[in-house]
Amino acid sequence: MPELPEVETTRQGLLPHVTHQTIDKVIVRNRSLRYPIESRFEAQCEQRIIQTLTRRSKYLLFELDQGYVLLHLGMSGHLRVLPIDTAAEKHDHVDILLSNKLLVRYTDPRRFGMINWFDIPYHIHPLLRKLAPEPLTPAFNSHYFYKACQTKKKVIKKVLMDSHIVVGVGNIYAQECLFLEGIHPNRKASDLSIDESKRLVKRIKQVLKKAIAKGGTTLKDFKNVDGKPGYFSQTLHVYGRNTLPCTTCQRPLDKCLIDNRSTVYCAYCQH
DNA sequence: CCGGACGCCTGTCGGC
DNA sequence: TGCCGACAGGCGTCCG
Repeated sequence: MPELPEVETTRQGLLPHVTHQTIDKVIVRNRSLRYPIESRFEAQCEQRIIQTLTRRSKYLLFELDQGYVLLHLGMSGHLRVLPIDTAAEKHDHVDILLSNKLLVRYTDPRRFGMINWFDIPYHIHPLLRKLAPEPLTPAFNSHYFYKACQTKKKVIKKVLMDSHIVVGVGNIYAQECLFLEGIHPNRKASDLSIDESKRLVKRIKQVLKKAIAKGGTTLKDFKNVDGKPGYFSQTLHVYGRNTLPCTTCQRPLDKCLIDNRSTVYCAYCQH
């Protein structure tokens, strides 16, 4: 379940291997992802030069000398850099063969992800244009966030996971940030004080930065590009810890469903 | 415009 | 042992 830190970890791991490489060949084994891989995809990529690799929210963008490859890892996707002759296995849907004799392999058992080539500017791309500001930039600040909370009727956890308000925060980091700020996930967002929203913004930035520094959170099959796990899982306070003791007060943690997603919290520490 | 429900997928796990 | 439902969850879409 890649959230922003996992996607950023992937980007950083991939960057030195792909920058300035020519795409010699693209092999697609399964076109049926969240959005079908277009039949022209291979031709659109082949012989192009990868100028750089950037990230917007949880999307990766391989910027080519013409257009860009837009990629989303969905729920179960990951990318690896491998020697060019590495045999493919089940769920290895796309290989991008590079001029340095490495390949970038996109694997995604549940196929919630997407990969396609575009040449329209990012800011008008339908999947990107409505996204909230990047959480690690000054555009995502307490002034912006407090105002967004004030005008919403949703509970705070839903606000944190709404990509029109905050990007990059999924179910793991939403739960962690709320726990660390002592805010109950079912609080109405509009009830948050200026001070609480200020602290929550700071906390989101801090948690995302720490998770990136640790190489992301390894859950189930998430791995970095070189196949190593992330280590943020060791830092989790609530995610997946239902009925275990709260790390602050030692009382058992509670679980509820918010938007059909399990949400673990401490009924004693979070208000 | 807003919020809530739903569907897309497959692998894993717990219960019977 | 084997089957089956629940769950994992990002996110676009649909509906009221």
